[in-house]
Amino acid sequence: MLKQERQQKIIDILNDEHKIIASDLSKRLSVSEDTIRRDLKELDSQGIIKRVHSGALRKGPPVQDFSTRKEIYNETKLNLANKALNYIKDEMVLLIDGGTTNLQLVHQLPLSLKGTVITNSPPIAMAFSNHTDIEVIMIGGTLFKQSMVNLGIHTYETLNEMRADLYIMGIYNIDPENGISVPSSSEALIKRKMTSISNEVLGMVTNDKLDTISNHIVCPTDHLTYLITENVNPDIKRLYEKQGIAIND
Amino acid sequence: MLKQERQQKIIDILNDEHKIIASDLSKRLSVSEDTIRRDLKELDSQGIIKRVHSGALRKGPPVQDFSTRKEIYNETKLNLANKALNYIKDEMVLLIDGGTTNLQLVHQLPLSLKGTVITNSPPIAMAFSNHTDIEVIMIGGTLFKQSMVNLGIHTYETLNEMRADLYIMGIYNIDPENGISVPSSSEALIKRKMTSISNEVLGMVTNDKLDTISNHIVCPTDHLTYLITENVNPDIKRLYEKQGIAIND
DNA sequence: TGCTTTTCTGCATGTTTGTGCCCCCTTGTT
DNA sequence: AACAAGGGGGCACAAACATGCAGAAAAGCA
Repeated sequence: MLKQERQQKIIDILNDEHKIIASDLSKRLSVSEDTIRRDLKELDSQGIIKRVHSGALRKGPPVQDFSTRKEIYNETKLNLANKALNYIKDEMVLLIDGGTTNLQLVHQLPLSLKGTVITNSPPIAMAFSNHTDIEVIMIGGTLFKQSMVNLGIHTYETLNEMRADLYIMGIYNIDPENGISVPSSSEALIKRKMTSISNEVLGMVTNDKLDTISNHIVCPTDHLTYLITENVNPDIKRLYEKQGIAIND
Repeated sequence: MLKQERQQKIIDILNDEHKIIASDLSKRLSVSEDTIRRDLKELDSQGIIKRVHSGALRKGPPVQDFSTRKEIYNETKLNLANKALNYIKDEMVLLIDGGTTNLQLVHQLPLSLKGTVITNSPPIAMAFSNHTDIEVIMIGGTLFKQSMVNLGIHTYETLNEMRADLYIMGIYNIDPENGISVPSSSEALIKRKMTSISNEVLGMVTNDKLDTISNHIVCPTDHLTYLITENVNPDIKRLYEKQGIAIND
């Protein structure tokens, strides 16, 4: 694995998990702790992360702290969310999984929106507390604290009984050839299931993730109905269009 | 747990509770009192907190924060939570439903606690995000936004498959003659079910609720194994004791 | 393709940091 | 004044770290 690639991976992990421990990273990325330390040192000097003894912290507040939710604000994600709003109509049955991008989207939804939301993510569910005309159905399971979603056999089986109009998928990694991938197998399983019970699937990605892969493949990109992003490299855009995926609105 | 992370947590706790006792922090964060003292000393020298004998105080007014946190905090509830801690041991299967008192209790649980937690409340589930040795199982259902718990037939049926050692019940109303009651029938149903699948039941109530009734009866008071409260009117206490309920620790 | 230069990585070394424990002094309480 | 609880400082140990070095991998170049 290239150094640059590895460092991008570290940033991605840190975006999801708000803290990382050098020794853990060493195992996850299969390099020595020395290398990880050098990476962290470098990323810190670039001001991207905050280096601390035994690991590093993300700059900015943790995501799961709900009271600080305003601060997960991010210009790009906000733009994506606003584009996605066009596909969400009253009386839909929405299936929404976890991730900060999805959380951002939910916060942009009009309070007057009517419909049903199915989710396996406690933070997403709570974000609807003020939407009086939305019925929220939570899918239970074993809480996967890293990304704050419920997973496991129970989640899978409950999903079997459900159908949705639109699945709003939180995407970690996507690549035109290999498809959508995530770092954990149990998450991949649930996402795949969610895709299969939904009529349409909508994904949002920042352009820097448009050609990244992770360990576990969820599905090919052509399972997506909509892929929302911005400032796409034309080459990559062409690759996606070859698969019949309309990029952007 | 990283040092920086721990210190941030101390600051957060202090924002909620305006004063902290070193020995309490030691238990909650599962580190020695020496370490806590060093943390407090450090934070004080940075001017972030005010160190005092046996603990620390918040400097200045609380950070403005619209969240429900401040509403949660309450001296009495904190005391109740601390008493309840005595009944919670490692390796237990805990069943916890919603309510601010329960949330308060969860915040007091030592980070090193091991075991399993079953809950139908998203905020309770999320409150365990830092407890690395606790497996959280969320029970799904229809989100009842008023009290942020999942309810309904799906919740009921999932509970059928579960067993717990101790059920920590959030109590709205209790009365020695009429028993425990809540304002909604679906909540009553679920609470009753939870009682039936648990070996022991623990309730916490502030003394002003000790003789109040609501529309829907959950169960008689003698379904409780422990009832924790404080400053009880002796007359009322006698009424409870007549039913075989030990009041206070 | 083959060669050189540069960058990157893992290991070995000695150093620093973080934490718990202990002793003994200080503070607050009764 | 007596006594318990809290606190300072030193010690010890483990984990994390910086550094130098040598071999491997990548990049540049002919």
